[in-house]
Amino acid sequence: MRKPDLCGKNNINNNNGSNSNNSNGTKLRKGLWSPEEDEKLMNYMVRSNGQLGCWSDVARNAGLLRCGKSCRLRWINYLRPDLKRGAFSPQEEDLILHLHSLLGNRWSQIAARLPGRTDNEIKNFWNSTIKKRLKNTSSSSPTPSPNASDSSLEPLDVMQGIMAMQDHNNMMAMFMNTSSSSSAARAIDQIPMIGGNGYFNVPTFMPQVEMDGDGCFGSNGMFGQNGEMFFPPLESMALEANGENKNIIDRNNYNYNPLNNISKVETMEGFGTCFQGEDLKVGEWDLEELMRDVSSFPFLDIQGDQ
DNA sequence: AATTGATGCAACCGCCGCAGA
DNA sequence: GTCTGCGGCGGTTGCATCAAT
Repeated sequence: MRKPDLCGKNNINNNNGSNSNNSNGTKLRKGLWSPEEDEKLMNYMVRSNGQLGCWSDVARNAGLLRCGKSCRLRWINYLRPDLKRGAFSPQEEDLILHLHSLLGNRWSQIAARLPGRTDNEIKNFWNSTIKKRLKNTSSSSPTPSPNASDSSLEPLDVMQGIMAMQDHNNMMAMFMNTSSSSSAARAIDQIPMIGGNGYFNVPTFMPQVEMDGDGCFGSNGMFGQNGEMFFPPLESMALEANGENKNIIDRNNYNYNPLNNISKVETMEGFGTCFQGEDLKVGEWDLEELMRDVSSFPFLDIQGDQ
């Protein structure tokens, strides 16, 4: 027996202002979250220790009169312990610009490269600060961007001094010649992320692993025995410690799984070999080309100890 | 002090893809 | 094969705050 979709279009009562009904006929709250609701959700997430079930269950079990979707959003965008607060650093701004020139409005993919930042946060930042700034500075450049969905903007022009046009065009050509699910798209997933200190680095919780014949972790990345570069899954990288964060939840006892984006640190054991999987190899297209471009950022030290 | 416009941010909406019944 | 629940995503909206007048 399926549960009704309380948040989506199937919920006929979800458009009546500030409340909608759940399957029990009780009103579901909408709008801003109260501190009490935040506390309930946070407490439940801590108590559940990763055994959450679906978000609808989270809402119900936490005693919240919210739909699961709302709980998920609140957790991801506000309550998540690894969130970074405060203004974007210049390095982060540059990286957002760069990634947006590559990915367009794929905010979630951009956010995946900025630990502690959410897609919503980056989207808002782009739509307010950067968009406005670009409009003020790009009036002299008519060249359209091949990837940016907002035609009123000119990311490529903004990227002057950040990336070489030729390299960028080469990369875009590679993009245009591949399907969305192609290796190129996967390769974009391998773009290194900026660390909390503004440099690409290995998460602080990641154990130092000696070269074991299959690969190793360097201080600036991970390299296979043949020099391939590997990067950890995004959800793992997102746990990178941020010195500014005074987390409520002890990272060592908390989960970061596909459901709640937190997985036990213990799952990082054996990291040295688990990144040898086919899914993470990007050698079939010109990774070197891509990385040369990305590494043009002065704050992205991804050269490693090759 | 009151009003108005701009801005930033949190949250919602609608759509899509996936997986299970 | 179809239907439905669910998670995820990008676009959009609504509201609180702030600055200018």
